[in-house]
Amino acid sequence: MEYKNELRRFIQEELHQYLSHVSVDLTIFGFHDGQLKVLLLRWKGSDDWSLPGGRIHRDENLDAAAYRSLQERTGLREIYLQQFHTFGEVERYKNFSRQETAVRLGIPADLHGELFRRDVSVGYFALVEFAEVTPTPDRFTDECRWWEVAGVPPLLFDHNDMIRLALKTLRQQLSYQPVGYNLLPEKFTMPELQRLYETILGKPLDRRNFQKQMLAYGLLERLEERKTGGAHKAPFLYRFDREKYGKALEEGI
Amino acid sequence: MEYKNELRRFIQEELHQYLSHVSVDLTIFGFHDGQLKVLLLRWKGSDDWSLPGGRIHRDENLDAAAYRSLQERTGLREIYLQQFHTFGEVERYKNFSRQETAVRLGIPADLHGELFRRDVSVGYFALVEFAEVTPTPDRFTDECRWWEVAGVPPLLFDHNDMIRLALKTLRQQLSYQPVGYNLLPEKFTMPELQRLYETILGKPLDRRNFQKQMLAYGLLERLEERKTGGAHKAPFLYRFDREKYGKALEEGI
DNA sequence: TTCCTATTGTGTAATGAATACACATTAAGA
DNA sequence: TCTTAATGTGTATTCATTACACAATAGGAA
Repeated sequence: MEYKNELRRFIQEELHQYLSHVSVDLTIFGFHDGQLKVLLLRWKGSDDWSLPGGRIHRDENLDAAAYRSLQERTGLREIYLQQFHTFGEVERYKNFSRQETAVRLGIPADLHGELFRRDVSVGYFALVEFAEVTPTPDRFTDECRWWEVAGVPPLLFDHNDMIRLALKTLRQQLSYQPVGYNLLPEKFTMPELQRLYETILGKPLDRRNFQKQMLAYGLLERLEERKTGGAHKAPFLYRFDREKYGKALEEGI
Repeated sequence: MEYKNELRRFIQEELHQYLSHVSVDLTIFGFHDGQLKVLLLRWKGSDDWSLPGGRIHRDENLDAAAYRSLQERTGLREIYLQQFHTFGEVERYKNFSRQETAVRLGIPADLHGELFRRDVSVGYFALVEFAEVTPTPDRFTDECRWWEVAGVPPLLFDHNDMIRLALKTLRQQLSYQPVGYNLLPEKFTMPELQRLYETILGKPLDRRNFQKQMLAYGLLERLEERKTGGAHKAPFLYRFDREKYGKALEEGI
């Protein structure tokens, strides 16, 4: 009985003070023009940018909240999305202080307290095909567009850290998971795939060894077609074997 | 102005409904008797077990909450602790339903609604030295003790999943991070280290190749002493070079 | 005290993966 | 038609991983 009273007291008197806002934030990577890009939102009436994201609804799985956000911002479905870290520092204000952030977001002064209750954010990253995306702002933002990863400005909250960690995670995964299915068009050339890898890794790779390794994974199918229009020898087109690719994602390579 | 009103409406009317309970749950691994163990808690007046964990306080960093829990349950400080996944399914009840869980925990019926607001849990795992731990229950539990990982019973919530994923993460990390510093005593033998690796990986390793590889990492210092008392040839004692070990944890091996 | 046994200490050969590198081919443009 | 810059392909080298054998020794048995 003693215990039941303790439990009752805890639930009634203590539990509520631990309530937090939980949101998901998305680092959406795209690849275009030989550059790795990330999708950012500009807040209404300001020049401040942040990652897309949103609150998690009460009856919604965490992953579902991330998918919903992704779909709303890009129009895409069935995309590779992966949780990589949860950010729960008390002070998640890096480039701009809490006060400054509130002002920049145009939050009325009397609401600062409520808004800035403890906020925990679960970081996801996605790899999407640049050309398929229709960047769409949400109700708090004016603009949604791609930024080159290397040229991202100082963002609100700790979003620069998020992008950095997402990229680090992606780079590590490159060694034991395939990448490219959602980042490249259906049909692509070996040099295009190589440039994607080089961009993610941030270093040049040997053309011949790269091809050897990619083919050794057994996920690529070479088509009869070649890509014409370039100024030089026409490269073959490839596409991923979707089934094998999915399996490699699950089991590693 | 339109935007400010929208923002005000959102903060005042919508935001509160997204509030969640955020907790941390710990998978604390220990190594003893050639077996990998995990620390579990038994709830008061029941036979039900769960992982240790706790609420994150309003002014507390996420990592700090995990460290606090770890310290309270084990008495240890300065331990390797790592976030590995955040669990945010709406229904995190696996072996026992939500209703059943409430009954088993002895939660008064009128409080079920409040307690079972959306709960997001950030999973951490820790590697600790078995002999140094003083297992300590918390105020809701009667007993805190080690269980062999392979013999863990059906736990409350999704805690079996957590242990499974923690172990999977640990296994993967074994290939690019050193392990052992906090799981073994200060001085240990090569066979002891090997048994630790074999236990985590769940497969036998070649004794000679194992030694070669461990020494190649350059993190071990061989002492003059040997471990006597065993029935056979006395093995050398080793210890980790703490500085190099920490560096390898950061940068990988 | 001596012998036996299980375990430790060490090194080398074989295999496979990653890396370094060279030359022939070809589409577009001059 | 020729030039250019890129693509297609194969081989030698290096490095890491794996497979495997024999000498040394502490404790326990005889």
